[in-house]
Amino acid sequence: MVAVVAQGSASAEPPRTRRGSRSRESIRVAARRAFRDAGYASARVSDIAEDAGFSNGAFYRYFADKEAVMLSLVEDLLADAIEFAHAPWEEDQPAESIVVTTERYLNFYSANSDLFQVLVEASQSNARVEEIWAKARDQVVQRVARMVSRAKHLEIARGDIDTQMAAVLLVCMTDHYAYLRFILNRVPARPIEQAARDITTIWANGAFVVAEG
Amino acid sequence: MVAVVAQGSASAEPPRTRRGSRSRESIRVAARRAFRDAGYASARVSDIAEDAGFSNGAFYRYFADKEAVMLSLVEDLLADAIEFAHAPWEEDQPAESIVVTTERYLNFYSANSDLFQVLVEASQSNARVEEIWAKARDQVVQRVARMVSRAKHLEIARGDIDTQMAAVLLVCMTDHYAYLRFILNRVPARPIEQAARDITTIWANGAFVVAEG
Amino acid sequence: MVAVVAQGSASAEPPRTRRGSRSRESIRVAARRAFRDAGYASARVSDIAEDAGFSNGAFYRYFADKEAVMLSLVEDLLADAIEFAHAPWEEDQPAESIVVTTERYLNFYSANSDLFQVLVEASQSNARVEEIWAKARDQVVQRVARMVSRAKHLEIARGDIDTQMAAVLLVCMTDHYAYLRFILNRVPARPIEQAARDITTIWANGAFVVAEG
Amino acid sequence: MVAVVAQGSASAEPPRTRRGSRSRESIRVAARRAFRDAGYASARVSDIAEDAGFSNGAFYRYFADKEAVMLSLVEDLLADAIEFAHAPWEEDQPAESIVVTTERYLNFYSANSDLFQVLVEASQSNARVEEIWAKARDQVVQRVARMVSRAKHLEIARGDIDTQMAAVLLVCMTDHYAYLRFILNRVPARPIEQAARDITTIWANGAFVVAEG
DNA sequence: GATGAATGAGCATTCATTCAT
DNA sequence: CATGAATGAATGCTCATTCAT
Repeated sequence: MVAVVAQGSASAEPPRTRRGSRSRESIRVAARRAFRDAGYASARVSDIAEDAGFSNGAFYRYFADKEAVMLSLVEDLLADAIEFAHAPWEEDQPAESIVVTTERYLNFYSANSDLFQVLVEASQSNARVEEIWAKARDQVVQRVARMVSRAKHLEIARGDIDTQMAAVLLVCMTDHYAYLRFILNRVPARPIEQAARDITTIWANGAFVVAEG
Repeated sequence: MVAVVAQGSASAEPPRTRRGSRSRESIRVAARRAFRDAGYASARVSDIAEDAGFSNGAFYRYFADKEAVMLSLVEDLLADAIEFAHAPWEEDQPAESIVVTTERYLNFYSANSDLFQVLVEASQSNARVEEIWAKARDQVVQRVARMVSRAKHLEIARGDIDTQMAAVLLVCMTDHYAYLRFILNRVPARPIEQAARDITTIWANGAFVVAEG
Repeated sequence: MVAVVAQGSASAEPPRTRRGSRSRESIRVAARRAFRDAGYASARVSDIAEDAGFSNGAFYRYFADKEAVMLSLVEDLLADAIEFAHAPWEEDQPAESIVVTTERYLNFYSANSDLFQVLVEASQSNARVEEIWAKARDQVVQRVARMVSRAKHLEIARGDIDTQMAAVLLVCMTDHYAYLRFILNRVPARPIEQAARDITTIWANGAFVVAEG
Repeated sequence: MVAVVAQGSASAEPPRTRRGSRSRESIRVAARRAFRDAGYASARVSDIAEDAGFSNGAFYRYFADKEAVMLSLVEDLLADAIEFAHAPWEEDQPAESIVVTTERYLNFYSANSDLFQVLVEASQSNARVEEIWAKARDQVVQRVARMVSRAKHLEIARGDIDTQMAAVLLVCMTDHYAYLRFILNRVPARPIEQAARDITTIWANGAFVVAEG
């Protein structure tokens, strides 16, 4: 006796055939487009299905519901973001490492701003999204924090600053800048390379001249 | 002949009597509560009306729809935020001025985090909200930019940094930190006074020790 | 013990003062305007009150509801129509009498087409209106029928035609022509005097040449 | 890849399957019934759906709204009316042709008086309905006018009468008679065949004896 | 008399989801 | 696998009418 799964039920079993995989992928693509065009909240399952070339009901063979596609997209996005932005960090030149990572991240954000917008929007109403986003953020924060910690030992970083806080603030600055820039288009469009450098400079050295003495 | 105005509908006329003003205010209060509890998108007009102790229809005497109350709340929030955080800036001690303003802002944000959450959520789907938020942000950015500009002349600020960008980044850092802290509770809860100082220090002096020359 | 009437209740007692009469009249005028602009069904009591320069509630001092004003207007309209169109009928020149009456009626219809439109619209949903309209129509039909009857005795009218039917058809023709012309504007605008003559000619003598014999 | 169309909403797509066609039709039938029983304005979409044996939402798969079903019914009604009443016209016996057409029209009106009532009611508030009705009317008027014109050439019709006006008046008389008779029941119920003959006689030959000499 | 605040019933419409074919 | 028909819950909004002041 084989276990029988209810037809089209909320189980959304993974597709078994190659054709099935292609179908699932085309739904993901269509969903991304629909979210971009209408926003996550307003996009309708029927829009997605239609755009993917399927009937209404077919959607449910591949995803339990709209949330499921969104999660699938957003999870990949965050995983890719972390992988893409990752760069080996030079112990003795932490600032330079940050420039590189930041630039990569901004590029990635720019290229995927539609999904980042979904991420931001969905995180408002969807605790699961907020959580995986928090996890991803934390991963980055911890990485930066470790770097700062090492820099402190090397006496490259100031000793009077809270490590966690410093890391958090770098992430805040970068993430919110990316949001204002690539999603809202509310800040001047500096060259990304330059923006990355600015962020790093501000964070690492500050906007002000150091009082000598 | 006294000019008389038609009944409710989408007009949302101002109340004529003191009783009306009180009613309008209690609807605002109820809306704020409802948005906090259910989120802006999910809150129902009927919840608001009921919570305010009114029938469904009474709501529409004072606000055209849910969006209208929300806008009313959010506009006040931003106006208050700017007013509240405002502090005279000392020409020669710009950093100290920023600490004060930042601390005030964080305190204000903390006290009104429920409304800030509404602001963030609504700005995702409501262009009007996004816009007034952008305007408010810009006001602050410009204020910071002017200060940086002066500091450059006094040679307190580094000359090799873009004024606008520096200002934007301070705002990004502060705003996103406040969001992570008071709305998402995703960062450690430092004392607000300390957090303000951290933000200012990072932004003004950087996380790293200046290589001496 | 004096009978006490509930305040502003559905009784709509007649106004006692001159000022009251003026107020009532201005509401009637405003109602007519509102019905013309929005149609009877869509016109709102608040529109009427506002237009008349009163508050919402004041309306109910003068009329029980929207239907009551409408009935008041429509009753007057029909009474006026009959009175206005009335003309002494010459025994021996019935056709000429009809021309005169028809012309008067068309002129009256033209001058009051807004109210006739209300009459038509309201009669669809309001049995009372339909009924008083029917009564008015019947009055006219009977008058015409009496004339036809006399004409038959004088052998001016054909004997092979049903008196009632002939009368009804004259009224049908006139009324519907007026409707198409003054309300719908769907027929060419002949001079009213000419139109009255046409109607009478067709009805009295027919469109065709009589086969002689 | 099969083209797939999105779900319902205000699109009212045609049914794809036979089952769908049947459903659509039963909704039309139910709508007609509902309009008859409650009037167009008062009939509720939910009444229609329920009467058709469907859930509320099913209605919207086939019609955008109440107006759409109504239009669908009314358009068919007018098309059918014109087709049904059409009869070949004998050049030399125009009156006889009119009798036949009129009788057919009255029979059709009688059999569909419920829909004609909807037509009349809806035309009061719905410009689209008024327009298609006007078009249908005009078609008939033009047909009659052509006939009158020919009759004038044959000197069967009087030369001193306006062709358009004569045609319009025949239509006015017939249409309004049908309305008073089959919808309002306000005129005596002559046999339809007789009524058609009366209308034609009055219109063609007049109610009066022709003054000889 | 007059005001305007408050009531509350009433209905259309959307859309995620299921299921018969 | 795929279709598309059907479900049905959920809620915003209007406006005639009442009534406290």
